[in-house]
Amino acid sequence: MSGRENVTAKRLMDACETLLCETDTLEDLTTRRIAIQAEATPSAIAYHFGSQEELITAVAERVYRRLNAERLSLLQKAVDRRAPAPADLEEVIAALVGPSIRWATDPKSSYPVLAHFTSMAQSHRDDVAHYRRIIDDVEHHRAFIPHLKRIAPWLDEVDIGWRLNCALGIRSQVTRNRPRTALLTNYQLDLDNVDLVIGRMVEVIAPMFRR
Amino acid sequence: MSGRENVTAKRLMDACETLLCETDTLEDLTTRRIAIQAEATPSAIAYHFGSQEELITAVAERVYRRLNAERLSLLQKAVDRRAPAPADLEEVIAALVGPSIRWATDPKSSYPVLAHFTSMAQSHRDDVAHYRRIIDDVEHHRAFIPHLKRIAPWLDEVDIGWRLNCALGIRSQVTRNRPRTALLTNYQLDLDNVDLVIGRMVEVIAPMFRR
DNA sequence: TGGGGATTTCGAACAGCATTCGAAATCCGT
DNA sequence: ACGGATTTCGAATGCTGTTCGAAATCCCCA
Repeated sequence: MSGRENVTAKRLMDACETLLCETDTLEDLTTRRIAIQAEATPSAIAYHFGSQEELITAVAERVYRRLNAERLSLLQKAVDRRAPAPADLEEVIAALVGPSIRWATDPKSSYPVLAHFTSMAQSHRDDVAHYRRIIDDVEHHRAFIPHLKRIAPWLDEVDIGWRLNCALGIRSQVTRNRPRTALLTNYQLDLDNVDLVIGRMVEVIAPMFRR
Repeated sequence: MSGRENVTAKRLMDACETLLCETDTLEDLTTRRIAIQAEATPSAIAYHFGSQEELITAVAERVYRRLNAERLSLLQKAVDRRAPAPADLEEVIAALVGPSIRWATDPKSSYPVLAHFTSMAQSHRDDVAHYRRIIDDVEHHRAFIPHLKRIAPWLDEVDIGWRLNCALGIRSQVTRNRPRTALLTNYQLDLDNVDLVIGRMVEVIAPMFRR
């Protein structure tokens, strides 16, 4: 069971990812619809993944990995550019929030998968352990801590972690609460202008790490 | 239809609120369970509210109103204390984030209702209009804008709105992603210490509104 | 090339869900 | 005490995710 190199298993994941991007509401994503899109049967989902939930989790994990890779690559670039001196603060922040902003704006990206997944994980937080592995997969976020610490050595690790967490909150708000963001800024900010939004975020987050 | 002064309608709302606070996962909240708790039948939900979703929405709106009242009352107090001079920035921020933090920490509060509701609204965002009335009910958040503008007159309204939005993002992160917050701060922050957490938030948000 | 055990697919069935609807019951002003 | 409006109820409908045994397929080895 749960062979991921199987052909139909992969087709199920692809179908699930496609549907997760297409449908607005999670409850329209039924096992039967996924099965039809993948030219399989609902039983195949149970056989390969155990349940629909675990299929979605597997898909989310796959997408999440892509996003993380992009994020960490940007961080590495920022670090390398100034090494051995500390990285540029604004560049590090842009690496932290940039990919999410870009994905959330790009209609062709699989960002909706992550949006749906996190909201699903919020609703079904019984088997917490399984979800947290992905959602609280803060390992790659932790990668930012040492570099931020070099930039702001007067802050201790708790301070850095706290500020990092706050930055993530701002990122979530902008990517997942677009209408609210638009409304509060009186629709006078072009939220589709990725660089402008990232700049605005840097402008707010950077001071947290300055004296 | 949809009479809210009816006895069983009120009992249904109370039962729903109770269950929303008790159950961890939203899918355990079924019409039958609500009906049983309210000593009624599932049909009663349809009759009085139209659907389970609308019942939950009504309950959330009721809870939301209580939270808003607390928030605006604190804002008013902060304003009155310094009037006619501009209010104290840190006090205004504490009014903005304090009630949520307090509710999220208090196990007897109805905060879980709001957590469940917002995550439900994220999953079912087809009839956007109905949800936004509550979620993007930014009217009461807008109330903070003129006071923040007086405190930081060098910022234009868009800047203020943007920063306010960022502050709300930080608040959501802390109240709704506790495990992540705990992990990033290495479990060295007592997240049950309300005043300490509010202080930490003020410490991060206040600089956004300073020169 | 053919046989046979393991892997994979399928279809039918099950329990649970939200919601609908017509009939019963209750309420309440006259 | 009557009678229309409001409210409650129970059965039925169509959907859901999942289970399970049987069929089909694959693939290694003789």
